Amino acid sequence: MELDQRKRQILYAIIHDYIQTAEPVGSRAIARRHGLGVSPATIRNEMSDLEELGFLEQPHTSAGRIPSDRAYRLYVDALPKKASLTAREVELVKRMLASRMRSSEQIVQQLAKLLSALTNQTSIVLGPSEYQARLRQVQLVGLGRGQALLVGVTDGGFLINRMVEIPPDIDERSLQRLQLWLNQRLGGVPLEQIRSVDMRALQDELSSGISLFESVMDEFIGALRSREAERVYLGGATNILSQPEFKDVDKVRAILELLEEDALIWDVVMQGQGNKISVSIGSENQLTAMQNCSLITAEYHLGGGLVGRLGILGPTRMEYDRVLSLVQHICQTLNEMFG
Amino acid sequence: MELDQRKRQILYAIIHDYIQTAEPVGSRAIARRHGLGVSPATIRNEMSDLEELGFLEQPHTSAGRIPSDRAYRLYVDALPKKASLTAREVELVKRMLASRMRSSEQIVQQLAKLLSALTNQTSIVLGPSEYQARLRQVQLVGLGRGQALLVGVTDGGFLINRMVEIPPDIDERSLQRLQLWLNQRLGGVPLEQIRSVDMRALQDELSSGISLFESVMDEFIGALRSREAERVYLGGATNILSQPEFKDVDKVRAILELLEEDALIWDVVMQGQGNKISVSIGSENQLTAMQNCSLITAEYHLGGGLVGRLGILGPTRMEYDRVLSLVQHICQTLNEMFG
DNA sequence: ATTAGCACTCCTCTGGGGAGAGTGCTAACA
DNA sequence: TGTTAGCACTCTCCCCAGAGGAGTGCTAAT
Repeated sequence: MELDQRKRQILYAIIHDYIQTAEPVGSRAIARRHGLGVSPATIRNEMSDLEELGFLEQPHTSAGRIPSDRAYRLYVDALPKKASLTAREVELVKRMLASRMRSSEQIVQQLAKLLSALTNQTSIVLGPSEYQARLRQVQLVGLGRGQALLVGVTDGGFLINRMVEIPPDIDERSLQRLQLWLNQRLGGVPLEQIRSVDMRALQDELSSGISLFESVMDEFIGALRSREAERVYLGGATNILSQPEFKDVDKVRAILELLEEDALIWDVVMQGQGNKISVSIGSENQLTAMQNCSLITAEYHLGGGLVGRLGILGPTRMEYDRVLSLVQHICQTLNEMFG
Repeated sequence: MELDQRKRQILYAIIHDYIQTAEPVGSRAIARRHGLGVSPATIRNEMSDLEELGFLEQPHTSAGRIPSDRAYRLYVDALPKKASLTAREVELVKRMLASRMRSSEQIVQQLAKLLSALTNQTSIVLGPSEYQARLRQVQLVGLGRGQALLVGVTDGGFLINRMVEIPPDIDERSLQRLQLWLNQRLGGVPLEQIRSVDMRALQDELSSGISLFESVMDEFIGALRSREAERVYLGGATNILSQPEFKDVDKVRAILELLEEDALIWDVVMQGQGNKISVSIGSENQLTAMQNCSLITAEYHLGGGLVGRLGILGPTRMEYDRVLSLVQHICQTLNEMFG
């Protein structure tokens, strides 16, 4: 089912106007604002067709039309691939990302702020996962009362920390020996591989403290496996309140409650996969709370094997061209900085 | 200006009813629900007096009365000091705090959840400050490109991490020497004192790499001084949306935008000082966005010198007795667990 | 000092009517 | 055959008036 040139023009005009005004768009308005050289009556006929094709919807008989999710999908898929940003935006991205960062956590926080500030939407940044990173150094700090803090640093400068239980009567020297040994054996090993390291072989190497070793290793591997270290960072969650479609408190609540569920958010953002920017429009989203929203996600790289995903959440009526350009540009800039 | 017995009873009755219903309370309702043995007319007279004294307000002529901030203040100051909790609540606190925690960060997150779940309000937990904690171990990890990660662990198991700049041409051994030396010299020293450690004397001890030492130490002390590590954790921010006084999106936005300003929140919560629970009611708050809210804050201790503050933010119409009891009980429980 | 009674005020809810926006249809036109 | 002008129709939104209700303040009686 292809749309002819004019239908497409009209559809785009409606999408464009609706994105700006959040009001149903009438035939007169289209004829006036976008000089297509045809009368409102003609546009009405076309609109009627477009509605039948499922690209437009009518809130009620005597209102204008609003684009359907399907229309947005058509529009997004047809967007030009190359970014269209103002010089000011490019400048802003450059400046904010160039400011000296202290740790990858801060980069990620900054990223969330940048994204929400530039898009006026809610941004979601998933802390980078370290699976592709190499372990650089391990530190084991006894804290007394049978507890120790296990801290790993990846070559990207990312921290993994985890409280582990150890026998309460272990002495400082054994801990140090274990730490030294862990460093020798695991330093430089990609985290992903640590999981599959042959435990038995390692145990044999270590002459004493087998049980200690076991428990610590289990904990450590658990830390690598678990998502606990993988944080969800939000930026500008209140931006959503400015959108006219969320002037009803109940709708706001549904979304904000969702945003508090880190695990859910993680899953949703992770659904978009791979290197390409992923766009999920309205009813394409699984979660009912997000059926009025669109989610744009993309992969970002911080160098040293640190990979994460970031996303923009907003109403389906979103400035897709701007947001997509921005996301693409930011990811690219990050790549250049850390590549 | 003292209130006689009956005025006080009536005032408390109004506060009680208003907290429950969020509707202005009329004289009839008081006479019916709280058998004070007097007629609505008498209560009306007393209410009129109470209004003149500034304890009640009238939204409009023919509505009931609502308590003023001053009334809440009177009420809160007169609350019994000892906690009144249901067995279920005590049980819940116990269970949630008893579950094995992995790090102080997780404790704090859990704490925020617990507070918001039990109070149905928004909870704020400031990550514990380490000033009173002792430094246990320091780790310096070179990352190449002139950067290194400096990680400190306190005896309470809290992490301080900071990216520091180092000369790009420094070799691994010098770093290790510096790390070893930092550990010997600073291990066991309270963080607070590290700031005032005599730099000059230390520099003399270290035979080489003076400039390296200087820059690293500066950074490290900067990390201790700065608030960057001191995080604000929120729990149940959406609870505020359920309150009838926030059914207007604009009011919600004012509060939620405030809650996104970590630095502001930090300051506000920190204003309550010392060991006693602090209550700040309505107009007693400095920030205009909080003039319809009350903030209850208290100090908590995680042992090992880790001290932080936690708070509950809700409408002035808050169940002060329950919330205060809860906060008090939770702080006490934490003390017992980590003391 | 307390209370019953009553007039009065003010909010809120409801329904009707007019204005406005936009459509769909029909008939005329190029 | 596609396009357009005209027009009746529909539906929402807003305003307004009036009824209903809740609660007060005052007065006079107890």
